[in-house]
Amino acid sequence: MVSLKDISAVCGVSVATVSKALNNHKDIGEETKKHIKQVAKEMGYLPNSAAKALKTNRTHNIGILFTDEAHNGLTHDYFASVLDSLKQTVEAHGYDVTFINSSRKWPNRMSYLEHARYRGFDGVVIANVNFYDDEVEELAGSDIPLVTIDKLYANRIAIVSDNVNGMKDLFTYIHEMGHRRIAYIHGEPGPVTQNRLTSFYRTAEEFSIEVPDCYIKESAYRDTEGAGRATKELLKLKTPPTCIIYPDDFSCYGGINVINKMGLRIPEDISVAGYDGIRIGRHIEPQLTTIRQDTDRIGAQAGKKIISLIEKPKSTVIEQVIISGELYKGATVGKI
Amino acid sequence: MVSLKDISAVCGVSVATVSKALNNHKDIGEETKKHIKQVAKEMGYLPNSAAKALKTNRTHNIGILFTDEAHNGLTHDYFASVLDSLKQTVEAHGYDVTFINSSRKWPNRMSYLEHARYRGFDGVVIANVNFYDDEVEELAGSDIPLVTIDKLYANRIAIVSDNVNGMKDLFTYIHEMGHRRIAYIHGEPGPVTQNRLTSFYRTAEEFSIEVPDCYIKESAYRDTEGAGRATKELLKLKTPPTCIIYPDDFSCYGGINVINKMGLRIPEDISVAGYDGIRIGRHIEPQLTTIRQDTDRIGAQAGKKIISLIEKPKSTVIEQVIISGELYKGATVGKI
DNA sequence: GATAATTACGAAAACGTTTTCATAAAATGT
DNA sequence: ACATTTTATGAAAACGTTTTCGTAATTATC
Repeated sequence: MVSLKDISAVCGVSVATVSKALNNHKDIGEETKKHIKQVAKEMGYLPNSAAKALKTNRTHNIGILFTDEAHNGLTHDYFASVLDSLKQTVEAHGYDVTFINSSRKWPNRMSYLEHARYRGFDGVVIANVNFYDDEVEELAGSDIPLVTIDKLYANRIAIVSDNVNGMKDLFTYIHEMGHRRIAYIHGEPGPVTQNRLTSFYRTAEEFSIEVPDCYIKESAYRDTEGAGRATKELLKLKTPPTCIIYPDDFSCYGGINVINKMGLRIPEDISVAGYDGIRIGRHIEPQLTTIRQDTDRIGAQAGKKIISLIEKPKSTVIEQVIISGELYKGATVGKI
Repeated sequence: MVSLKDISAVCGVSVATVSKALNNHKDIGEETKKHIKQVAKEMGYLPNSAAKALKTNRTHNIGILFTDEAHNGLTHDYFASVLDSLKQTVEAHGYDVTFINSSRKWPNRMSYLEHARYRGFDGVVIANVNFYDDEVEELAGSDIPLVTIDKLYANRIAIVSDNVNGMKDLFTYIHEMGHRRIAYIHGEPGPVTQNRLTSFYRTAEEFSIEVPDCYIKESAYRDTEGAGRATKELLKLKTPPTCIIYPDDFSCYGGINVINKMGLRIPEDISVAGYDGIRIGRHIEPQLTTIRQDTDRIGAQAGKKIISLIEKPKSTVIEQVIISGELYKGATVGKI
């Protein structure tokens, strides 16, 4: 590996001069600068990120925490898309993305925070984690520049999908289609579920629709089995709902299966709606009625914010950025 | 940040001793060792990865190249699963995973190889790239420890899904179900397509089945539209096939849509089969008949191999590891 | 009890940068 | 012609480690 020293030898100048020339400092003569750059290129010089980091305390590396206890992290459509977009955004600014090791197996493993410090990440983005994990809290409570997705922490920037208006729009549309008996199978507790559920009730109230308790069920996100069971229970009620909202598109398919097996037709006999807007949903008939979360913007905003936080901490406003989703009408909610 | 120096000050020993103690060198007294470790823990000491890397030329960081020109990288079920498994494997051994920046936007961007050197990755894993990219070739031709997935390079370890036997098993099953007019819509050219296509023809020959040229179509992977068009063309033939094999599960749904729209039933009127074994395929009725690629093992093997290559380069055998898939019978291929 | 072997530790150099400060040379002003 | 400012460069320290080699003290050997 060719280093500054090698270049300095060839050019007959000091390493200091080479360093400054390559970094475009103004106190190096144009001539020398050009020459040094030329030689550096010819010799195939590459900076050493470790040395750079050691000296400057900046790594140009962003840690991302993406736990997948249920082996769900990367294969989770929503988060994979967000990560993809985040990655593109920060990479366009010269930052790299490194996963914060979430392995529980490594013997001398560090906590998330320790790991982030060890690697010297300039900033950290948290997504799709068990927010009630002590280590996550520790990380969120540290002094590392940090952006979270879909979860708020005190004095931290959060990019959140607008679950409140999303659910409201969905409900409103369903209502417009004439439905009055609307059930909601919600996901496990957490900030996302909380917002959707609250919005669900509030919107129902606005339309003066009463929602019997038995219309509200819980089934884990992306659990098709659970969604199927809940669907069965709902349909067995004396007055079953005419439309069921699911925790997400994936589990919606669990419901659809059960419905099909019972010999009911969608949307003639029963309507269903998902949440997320996963890609496949628009490619299978009938197209899913759902709220398409804007993963592109969520990821891009998270990227912009973390970089801003790193590069101009003073002028970066700590806020909660709400990204609205979009109703996709599909064909699984029918007119009544 | 507390450093070795701080600890040495507190313990009244030299930094050399502290370093050795923490790294368990045998030439430090048990007493001292214990004491130093104790103090280090109390002071919240964390090693500085940059300094370590600078000195040792080892980063414990693995670069992964995962281009997604079509915005397809992370949201690609197959590769996302492989990456997930890879990540888990290497993390369990104390390695981190960093994406090799694939942004074309960054002004002074480096080539993949340059980037890998700049970051000092101990090893690199390549997946899902445009293999004909010059930069990929450059990387593959370098001296960096490297493992590729689903693509062979000279003198490089490759983990490849067994597309030959996969296609053979799939074809055989379809044949067993009584089909004799079998069409294949294959993906864009590349090693994977090549293997499947060859295997398709060879297996057909074994069963003495002639495949008219018009039964072979091309449509990009994961392109539902294209698959739909190809399906339409196939079904318009004077003697249409009784079964269609698709590039992958995703595009299979594109075909299914068209078939449904034409008023045909699956599998009574026409059979279809995918490839990959994406999760949703088992959760939507009718369940997809497909070859489930063993992403868990592919990722794990890639992880094991790259670590082995890094840690014991001499004794690591350079080979092509073939991971067999599994026929998932589903319900989209019917008996004839 | 002298010599040899072992054990425990430290001094210092090195890894490849960046940055501060000093200084020599050139340009400018009078 | 001299003083002053500007411009271009370099020496050296520092970042936090690891590692080699030296050495003093202890233990073993005969």
